[in-house]
Amino acid sequence: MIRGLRIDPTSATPIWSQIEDGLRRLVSSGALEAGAPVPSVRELARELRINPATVSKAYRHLARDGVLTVRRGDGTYVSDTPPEVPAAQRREALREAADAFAALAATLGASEQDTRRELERAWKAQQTTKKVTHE
Amino acid sequence: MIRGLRIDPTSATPIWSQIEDGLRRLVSSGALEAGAPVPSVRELARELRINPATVSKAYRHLARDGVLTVRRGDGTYVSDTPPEVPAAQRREALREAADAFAALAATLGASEQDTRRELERAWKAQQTTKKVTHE
DNA sequence: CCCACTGTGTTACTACTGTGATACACTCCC
DNA sequence: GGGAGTGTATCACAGTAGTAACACAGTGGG
Repeated sequence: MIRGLRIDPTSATPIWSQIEDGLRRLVSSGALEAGAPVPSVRELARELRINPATVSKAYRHLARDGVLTVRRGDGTYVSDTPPEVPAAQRREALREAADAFAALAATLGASEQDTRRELERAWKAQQTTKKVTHE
Repeated sequence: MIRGLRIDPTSATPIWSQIEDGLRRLVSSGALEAGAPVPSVRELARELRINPATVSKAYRHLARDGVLTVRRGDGTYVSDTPPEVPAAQRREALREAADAFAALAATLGASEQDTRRELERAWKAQQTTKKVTHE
């Protein structure tokens, strides 16, 4: 249902944290517009094969940060005015992600050329999935 | 002391897991040679402002996987023959990392050019840090 | 020689957190 | 008002990490 939200249940990172990160990205990227409904805790829980309470925890975290608006008994929605991430902070996030990716690639023994090529492939693959909006 | 091992105590990812990942990379990248001693649990714990038992847990995990050799009462060392990761698996890991990086960059609103440039910068920065081996 | 000392990793014990199953509370709509 | 949807609280169990005490290996002074 919700596109671009991938969870790794084997990861040591808590599931609720993965959900929080993923949803935060979807909102800040505009994939989820202001006021748009997000999946119900049960629906997302069923889709990800996890527990509703776990999804609820992620939603509560995001609500506390003003990203989502939880209406008990009704549903959960993207806030009307989701907090903007400052450009400097986004730049920093990109920087850190690039550092991490480069470090990983290097330890995997990949050359700079390999790494760059892999990034290009990933970028293209992403563009194509963007157009396919159904599951 | 040990270079290139960064821990984020605020991350939801368990500390022992962060240590494990970091050390695994340092070994597979050659930054820590076979047979080389790694910091004692107390030393690394003090350095990272965490608990010796937490470091011990990471060491035990790595010992179970043949990356480290623990000699109780003596110390912990990189295995004489650290396990090699199959090429196919490394390629898959690189692929997944590239996907994740591209996805993050896109949601941050970065252009492909920005992303590529950031990767180049990160790659260069990494090469330089490699030469600085002291604390 | 041997035993205390110092360094090593490890094991309870504890408090807290993550996750699942279940039951509860709220809102909408017919 | 009842039913079907929503989010949430409660309980149980496993995992994380801190504190403190434990067990092992090497070393040096008696």
